[in-house]
Amino acid sequence: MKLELDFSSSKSIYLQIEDNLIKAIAKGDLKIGESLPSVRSMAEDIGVNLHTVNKAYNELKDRGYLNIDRRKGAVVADLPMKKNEIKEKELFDELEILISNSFLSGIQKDEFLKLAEKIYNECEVVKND
Amino acid sequence: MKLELDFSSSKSIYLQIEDNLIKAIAKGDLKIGESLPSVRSMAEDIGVNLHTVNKAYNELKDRGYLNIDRRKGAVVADLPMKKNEIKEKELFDELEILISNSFLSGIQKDEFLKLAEKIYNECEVVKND
Amino acid sequence: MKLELDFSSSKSIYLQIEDNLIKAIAKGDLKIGESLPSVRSMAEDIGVNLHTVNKAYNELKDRGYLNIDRRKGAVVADLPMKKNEIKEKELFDELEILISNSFLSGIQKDEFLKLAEKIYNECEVVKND
Amino acid sequence: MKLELDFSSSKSIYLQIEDNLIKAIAKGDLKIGESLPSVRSMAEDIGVNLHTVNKAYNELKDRGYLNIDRRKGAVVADLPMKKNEIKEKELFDELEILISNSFLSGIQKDEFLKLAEKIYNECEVVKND
DNA sequence: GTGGTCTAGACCACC
DNA sequence: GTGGTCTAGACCACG
Repeated sequence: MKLELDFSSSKSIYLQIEDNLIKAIAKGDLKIGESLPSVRSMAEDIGVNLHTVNKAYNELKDRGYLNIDRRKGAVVADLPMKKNEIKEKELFDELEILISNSFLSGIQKDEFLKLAEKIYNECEVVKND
Repeated sequence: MKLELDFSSSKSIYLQIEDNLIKAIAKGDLKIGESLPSVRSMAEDIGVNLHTVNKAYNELKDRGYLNIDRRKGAVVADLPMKKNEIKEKELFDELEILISNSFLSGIQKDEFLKLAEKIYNECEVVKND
Repeated sequence: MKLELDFSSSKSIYLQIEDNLIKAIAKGDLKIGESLPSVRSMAEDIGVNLHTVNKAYNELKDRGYLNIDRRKGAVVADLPMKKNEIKEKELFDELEILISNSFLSGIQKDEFLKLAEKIYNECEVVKND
Repeated sequence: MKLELDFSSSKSIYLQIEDNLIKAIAKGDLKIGESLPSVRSMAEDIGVNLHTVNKAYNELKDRGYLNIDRRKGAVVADLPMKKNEIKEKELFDELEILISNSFLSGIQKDEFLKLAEKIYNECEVVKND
């Protein structure tokens, strides 16, 4: 587990941990059923307090991405991949803001769409896992 | 100016105001040179503190989206649309996270791309403005 | 806000706080839109750390019972009262265990049902609020 | 003995085992005098540690539901069914919380009472055993 | 050794 | 003033 963290970012550390893990799960770097490092070991690994890691794990559990198994610690959940109207709305709102910013930053539509497709393709590998 | 604000969101109010304004500029609902409501009137309008609106306006000024004019107040700037490597990297990182989340939420690639294109097309109208 | 807490209970404090608040909401002692004490003041009030109260508030927020409003602090949410299959299943499982225990403790069916009805009636008052 | 266990539940395994056994006793699936599987075989069966099963058996013994017999192992006790004020208070407190949650989850009184009666009826069969 | 809970004390962003 | 985040250190229940 290599995580990319930016301690000087305005984004909180536990959210960065979540983002890293979500990307890893989506890309298949973390497979369903795979165990994550214990909160303590990951905390030591990345040099933060264990509560910070714990918060990230627990939020991911609440979102259905992890199970906290009493015997094996945190493991990647069998993903529901079921659509959720509310979640979908939130994501689309985010996308709208992201695109508005991209557009105003001079990023062309084609460039954006091509990149989005590329990222999505990297995800799709996981489904066959 | 109709703003969508969610006071129980974890996103801060001033950032929500910025998001709203950026979307409006990108979509052309706010045209270049157009004046925004005064800080005071907008604050009253949406029921928030003066400082909150002020902070949003100032951040948008710093990002080059608004000019603060002594007489006309805040007006939409002549947008540079010039590419910024750092900004671009940030946006792409955000996109990666957004897509990972979308993928894990069961949103299909085609659906995502189609929506992204639709949103982008709504933006492109402005360029001819 | 008077809370009944048992510090020697095996049930964790933050869960006891949640239970107290849920009962208060269900009974209408806390009305929709009503503000709760700040985490700090409640923590001081009941003599626990603010993080303990914070955890309770946040869990109730996640469960949809509270909104954390940036301006007003924690307020009782407009309750959805919408049925949730999963939640319902959990509650019924709990009921099954509770009744099994009651039965084996010699509590008669009629006694149990009468009490349940009485408790439920106290809740129903809220709906007309 | 088929047990329903959820290893990613926040409820500890030994308590889940107890719950399962109590339900089985209350429903008459386990009859008075009947032997339970040995600690070892049950542990193997459900894939948990010996100590875990042992703890559940011992707690049930302490609560008067099981007798630990040197030769026959754990057998279902001749149930006292005598009322215990303290226990009764605890159960009623639990019921109050359960009903508050049910009510706020949109479960109607009649639905709840009907289900409670149904569960209780399934228990009453045992009394004639 | 694992996560869960609680305390104490600190700083920060926001309103 | 509010909640949000992070640290540090402690104890406990569980498996």
